[in-house]
Amino acid sequence: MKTPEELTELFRSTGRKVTAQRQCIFRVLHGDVTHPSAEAVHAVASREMETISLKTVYQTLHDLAELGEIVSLDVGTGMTRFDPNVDDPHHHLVCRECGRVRDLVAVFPELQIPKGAELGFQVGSAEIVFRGLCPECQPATRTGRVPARAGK
Amino acid sequence: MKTPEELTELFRSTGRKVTAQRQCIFRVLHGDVTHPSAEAVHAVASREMETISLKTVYQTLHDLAELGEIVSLDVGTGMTRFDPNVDDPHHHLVCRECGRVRDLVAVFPELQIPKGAELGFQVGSAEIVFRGLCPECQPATRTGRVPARAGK
DNA sequence: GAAGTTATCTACAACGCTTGTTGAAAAACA
DNA sequence: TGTTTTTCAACAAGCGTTGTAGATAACTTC
Ligand SMILES: [Mn+2]
Ligand SMILES: [Mn+2]
Ligand SMILES: [Zn+2]
Ligand SMILES: [Zn+2]
Repeated sequence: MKTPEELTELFRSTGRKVTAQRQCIFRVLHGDVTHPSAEAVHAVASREMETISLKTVYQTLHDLAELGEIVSLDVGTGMTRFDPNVDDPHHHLVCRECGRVRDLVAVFPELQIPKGAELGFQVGSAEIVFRGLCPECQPATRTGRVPARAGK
Repeated sequence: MKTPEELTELFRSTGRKVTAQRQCIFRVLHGDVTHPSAEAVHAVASREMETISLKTVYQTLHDLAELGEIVSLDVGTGMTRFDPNVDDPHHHLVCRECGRVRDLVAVFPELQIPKGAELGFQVGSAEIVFRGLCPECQPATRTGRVPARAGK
């Protein structure tokens, strides 16, 4: 996604108003690699603006998604996750234990569907979700660390 | 998944009671290839037993999942989908328009993660979701059919 | 078979995440 | 600055799903 300054420009040029709340959300998302949920974005933004509402966060996330600056993901963790990385094509690693999501920047060009197996579907895209255990959730024997459940 | 008769046996042998409602759900699921939601199962079961409750359907689906006879899927259609096909490893085609889910019975053995790209994740499984348009939702020029939004 | 024990059933309410609605406040335009 | 238009925050409601309760039915022991 673009920088907070560029997003300010983009919002204005697409007829959207620029508010302190929105700019705060731009800053929170910029450089975030954790694929935060709306609540996670709200939690961080609240540290800067105590009164910002969750609804405003959802609204702005949807605007950004509409503009193609972020993408919303459903990886089965119960909440929609938002991904500011829209430039490199990539897939995702999801922790079964704590729900952490990380990018897997690898292309699998050989993902060809065998002829006839599409059953008439017109296939447009393929998403791969790798499930497993993140470093923090692996048994201590392997990392020496203690697993910690991530709060929301 | 097993036949309704075998499931009856399995339920009894694992200390679960067998009721008419559960056997009705066994029959509904047997041979179903649509990856129904709990509500869809309930709708079909209700045709046979008008009073069966949605809660009972959820309960039985969870029992079957616990026994490994079905698997629950989250493919981003808003509802958990249940898959009685647990024997062939396969992936899924999901219609962006109506939410239909179909099996794609193809193995992709070359799904190797580049060294170092796992970022310390201990990867256990990979699911591929192919998104596109099912035959019923494609423009008429391609199939001659009229797209229809599927009810839930 | 009948009684007693245990699990299940239905109806209802509540949950977590997300979205609709409202009047008040703020941004854009001139 | 004044006018118009959009957004904000608070509240409530929507959705799919799960918890709770007493009534009911299935399994066990006689
Ligand atoms: Mn990503
Ligand atoms: Mn399937
Ligand atoms: Zn983890
Ligand atoms: Zn379709």
